[in-house]
Amino acid sequence: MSTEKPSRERFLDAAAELFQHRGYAATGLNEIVERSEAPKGSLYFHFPGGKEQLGAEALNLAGGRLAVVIRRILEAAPSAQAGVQAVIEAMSAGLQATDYQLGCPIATTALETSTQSPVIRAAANTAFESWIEAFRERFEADGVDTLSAERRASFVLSSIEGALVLSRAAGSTHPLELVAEQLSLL
Amino acid sequence: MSTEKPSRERFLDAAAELFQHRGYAATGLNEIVERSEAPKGSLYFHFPGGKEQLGAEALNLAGGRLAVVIRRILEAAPSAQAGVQAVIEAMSAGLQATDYQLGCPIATTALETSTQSPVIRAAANTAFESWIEAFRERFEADGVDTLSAERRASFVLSSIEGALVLSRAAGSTHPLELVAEQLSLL
Amino acid sequence: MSTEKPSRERFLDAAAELFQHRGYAATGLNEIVERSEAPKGSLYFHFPGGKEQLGAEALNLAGGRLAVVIRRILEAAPSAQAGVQAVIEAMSAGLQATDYQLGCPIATTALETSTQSPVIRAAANTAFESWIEAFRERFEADGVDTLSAERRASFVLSSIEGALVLSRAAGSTHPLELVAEQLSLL
Amino acid sequence: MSTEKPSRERFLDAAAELFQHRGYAATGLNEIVERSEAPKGSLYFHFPGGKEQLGAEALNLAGGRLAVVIRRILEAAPSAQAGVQAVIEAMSAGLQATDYQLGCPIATTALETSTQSPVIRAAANTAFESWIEAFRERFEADGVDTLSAERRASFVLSSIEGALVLSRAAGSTHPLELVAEQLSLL
DNA sequence: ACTCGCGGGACATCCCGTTTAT
DNA sequence: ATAAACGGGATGTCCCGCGAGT
Repeated sequence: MSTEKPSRERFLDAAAELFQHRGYAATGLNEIVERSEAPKGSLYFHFPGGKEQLGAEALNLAGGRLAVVIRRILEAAPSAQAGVQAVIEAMSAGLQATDYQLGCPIATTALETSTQSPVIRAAANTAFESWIEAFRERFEADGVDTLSAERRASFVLSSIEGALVLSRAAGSTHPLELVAEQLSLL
Repeated sequence: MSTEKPSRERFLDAAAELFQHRGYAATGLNEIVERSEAPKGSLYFHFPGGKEQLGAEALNLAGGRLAVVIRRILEAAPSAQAGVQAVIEAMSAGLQATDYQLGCPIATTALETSTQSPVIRAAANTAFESWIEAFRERFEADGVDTLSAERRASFVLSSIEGALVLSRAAGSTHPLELVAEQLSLL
Repeated sequence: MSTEKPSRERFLDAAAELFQHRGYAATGLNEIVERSEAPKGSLYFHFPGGKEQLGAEALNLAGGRLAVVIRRILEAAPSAQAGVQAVIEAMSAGLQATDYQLGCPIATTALETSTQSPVIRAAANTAFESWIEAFRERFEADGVDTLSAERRASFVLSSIEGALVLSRAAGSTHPLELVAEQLSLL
Repeated sequence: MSTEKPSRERFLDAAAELFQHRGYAATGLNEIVERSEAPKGSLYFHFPGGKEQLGAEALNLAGGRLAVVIRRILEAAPSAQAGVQAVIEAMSAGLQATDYQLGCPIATTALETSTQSPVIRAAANTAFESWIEAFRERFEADGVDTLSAERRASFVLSSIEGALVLSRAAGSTHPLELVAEQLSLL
């Protein structure tokens, strides 16, 4: 009939957003249903695996989205170095714009569930790997050999992820800026 | 007068352990009471602030404990460089020994609550700062000037924290090892 | 006009079985659909009356089947007395063969719904009456006058039904055996 | 403070009543809480075993109450025979007074749960045995030897239980009356 | 310092029945 | 006749926090 988004996507959108905001355990299915404005009865039709499936798919969604953003920024940059700086600046801007509420879209859920749900843990890992891959390809495009590129990419992501944790706790983008600065010295 | 640990500490020990394992929201007060083997009725006597106070104090406790460990490792090392490597190795060993269940004792709770509880967020920040301070002092002891030492310390902690996130998701210490490797190139 | 698809019967078979096992309220329509291996969408085509209609028809089905069995046993017996004993033995064997899970195919549903659904109550009553009728006819065939035969038949069924209740609760066929013994004294 | 019944008893009273009326599965815990007029939050304090524990204890309660009633009637009767007749008449009166809604206080729940909950099954069995015991003692008091008394008692209860099932389905006390009549012929 | 019980709301899950479109 | 999706309410369970009574 209409051009409205189908319920399944609405659920996932809402879930991804809320899991990023509040984390996995603290987000109620009711909240997700309300925010999605989709019919409650359809939740378990689309996600028979319940909250766990919703969590895993929400992580896939958020992971894919950020991968696209990272790729776009890296490709637009004149060098891998500059690209990394631009990515960090983008994350930093995102943090500030949301009052230090939104950092990594999946880290909270990943940490909460890594011990409890192999399914979600795997989804988180896939997302992290896709981001590393994006950095790796950009390093390679700059002439770095594959092995070094992979190592450097993982290191870059690690330091960014950690800085996001510290920045949220500090209520300041300072840790993120320091990471940008130190990474530029390599 | 007996040699038993007082209830208050038992609560905090149990809380620190469970918050690290399962996260803040997923941990019930009842679970904490059970594990603590302390009398249920006295929880709100010792912690009138409820779960939030318990969370903040548990983070203080865990933060202080890890600060001591980090300091000890750094002081025993021949150089700041070697000390950083030793700290990472210790974290890596801890991860493996617990089947990738226990990473940073406070990161999960910090991320979950940073948007919801200023009290806990502040406790988390204090812990992070104390660890940075430990690194900073070691760098200074090696002759690095105060400003550079502070920056480098923050960067080191960021990359370790991030690698712990990635390592738990990956079920592998590889990200942590890469951080150790890359940090040694500085 | 064509040969009816097996779907309808499959639903009824599954329903009869599950209602006997778990009872009416505890059995979900989804379970019935799953076990029937019939297309989910056609349940309400065949049974527009919903669960209630399904319950009533399942009772009719189960009631008719047991009536046939009882008749066959009674006819094969040399006397009404012997027939009653044989029927009880058959029920007893059924109980034991299923670990005291399957007693009367309709009693549970009958009790659960007698206050709530006149439709199902009527179906249950019809089934009980058909079994009484089977006993009555056998008594008459042995020369008992119609009125006495009816009374005796009802009494026989009552004591069997009650013994099935007690036997399931006891996890033993003892109550059933005692009924057989006492009935043989008449 | 007040002379009000404590919550625990209120829960059990409500549960016993509702399980008899509607059965186990069809009775919601919410209904029980509402009818009990006890605080909802205390339910799992008093019954940590949840619905199953509530079911088992409700059966114990109802079983004990009916045992007392049966004993009283049997003791007041001039003979065991007369006592049995009086018990049946009392049950019959109870059925009619409640529009054939209330038969045996535990049979429905017993049948529903015998396959699913050993705990409740055991409680039901205990109740049945206590009623048999009441009959047995009365038969013995009339001079019947222990073994015969036990057999007869079980038989009497079986036929009454079965007649209650049939009577509820029929919406008539006729089956019960026939049982009374036939039992008097022994 | 501790216990028992209150208080009511939220949790994830699954329910039965219906609608739309084939 | 069947499928996909809707619709919203009920399920049993457990939550966190607070009294009153030692």
